[in-house]
Amino acid sequence: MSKEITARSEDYSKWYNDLVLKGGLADYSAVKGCMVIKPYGFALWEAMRDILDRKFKETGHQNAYFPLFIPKSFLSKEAAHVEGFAKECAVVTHYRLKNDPDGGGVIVDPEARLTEELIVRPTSETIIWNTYKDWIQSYRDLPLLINQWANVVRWEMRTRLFLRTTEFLWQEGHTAHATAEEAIAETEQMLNIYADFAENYMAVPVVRGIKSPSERFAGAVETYCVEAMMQDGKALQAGTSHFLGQNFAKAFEVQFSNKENKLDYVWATSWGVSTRLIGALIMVHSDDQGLVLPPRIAPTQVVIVPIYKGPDQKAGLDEKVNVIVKELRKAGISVKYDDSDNNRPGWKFAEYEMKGVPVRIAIGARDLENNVAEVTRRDTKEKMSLSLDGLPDRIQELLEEIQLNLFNKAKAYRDSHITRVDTFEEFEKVLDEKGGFISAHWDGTAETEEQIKERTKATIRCIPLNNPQEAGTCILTGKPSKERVLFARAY
RNA sequence: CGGGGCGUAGCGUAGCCCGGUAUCGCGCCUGCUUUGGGAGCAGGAGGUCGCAGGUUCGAAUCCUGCCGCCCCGACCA
Repeated sequence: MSKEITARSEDYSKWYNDLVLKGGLADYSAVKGCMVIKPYGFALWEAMRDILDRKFKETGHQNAYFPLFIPKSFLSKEAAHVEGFAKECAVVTHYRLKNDPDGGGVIVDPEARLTEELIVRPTSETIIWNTYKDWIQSYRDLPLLINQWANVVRWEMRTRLFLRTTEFLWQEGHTAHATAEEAIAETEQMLNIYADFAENYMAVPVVRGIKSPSERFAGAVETYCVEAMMQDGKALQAGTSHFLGQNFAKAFEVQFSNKENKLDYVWATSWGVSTRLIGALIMVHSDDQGLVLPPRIAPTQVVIVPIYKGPDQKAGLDEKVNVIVKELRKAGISVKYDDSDNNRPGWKFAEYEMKGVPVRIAIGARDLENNVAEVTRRDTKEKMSLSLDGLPDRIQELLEEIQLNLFNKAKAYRDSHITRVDTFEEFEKVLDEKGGFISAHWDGTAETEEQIKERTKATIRCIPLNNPQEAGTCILTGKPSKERVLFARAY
């Protein structure tokens, strides 16, 4: 009623905004381009964070925290890096306010100007490498494997809830290694963690690949990425892992003595995923009724809605449901028993559908008599009457089925939206009529890439890892090409 | 920064052209009845009509200026 969602077919981006706002994930804030992440949305982020954090620690990384502010001079030490970020940095110039002598509130105290301005971090390579200089002297100090969970600010021209906000939350890993081989192995390891997380937890299939030089991270030698496909046929970068070579080590003079007692610059990586993943999650699985969340990261996996007339029936239900709740929790399932009397069952059904809770159990007096419950899965909306005996086991299986089904469905969609084309006419046609990834030959030059982007708004999303080598000709220039790359319009 | 749209109660809106102190729905509060797909009835509370000027006896409405936000694009994770 008051929470109707725009259909995807009608207006995809309106649908997306409706889900974020009406699903209770986030709100617009008083600050342009910045959002308030509401408890339900933050719970999703926490679930993602917990899983990733565990994986980082399992692979030897430690968490640390570096300052929000970066001296302006640090940014300019790595040429490509400053080039990439300068246009979108927030700058702190003063450190004090004072009462406006003319009356109206407070003003910036002109006498409190900083001698060197501070940049609000758009990413932390510079402040971290400036610190690493003091931490690394010897090969014995390596590898240095650090991650930080933080907020960063990028002053983008146009923002979208979760997908691109001025301030966003992310994690950024920054590692230092004695050899290039080891750093590259680290870069690939982290990419694989991202891919594993996307596919096995978020149920979002991804293509692993490397970026073309023009899409590379500012300051990187090689950028690896995982690319996902949304339901509207647009691609979304779901995570990046960069091999930074010795660029930052040289810029910040981070040298170490190797086993041969020779000074060398260290080899670096950085890798990150952000709250943008929540946007991906929404756009991959959800439908016109609301969010659809994969069980492995759903804040609430099971909701139980009691149906009763009068306090006597309620008491009888409570007794039985409390046992079920306990059993489900023992099985590691997060469950909410919504016995609030504020809303009626129909309202609750609609609400939890909107919020994407994977499994709903409705149970009333009639069910108790028959020793069953009505179980409904969010992904297919299939309803089934299940015996209360052995219910927790069955629910557990069901959650796994849902997880798998979501992934398979997303993968089938994604796979059916990878189209091989060999001419530019075909390329444009597929892009406009079907969308998705387009696998096509490219002559390898930035100029061609740029021209294709200008003419079609499609960019090279990645050159897939283990890409089959295949002789062909560039769709735009007809020059020879040795492999196909994936193009798409992207978020 | 270009293009479009919008600012009226917590949310969504009508009224504006043609000036007379604000409509309806949701939500909220109280009570009763309800509870298997977004409940019903009765009563009630809640508004600087984005801001500032101007015109007028009188402005949500007309005029001028400003501000803010959203959407689409260019830029980007």
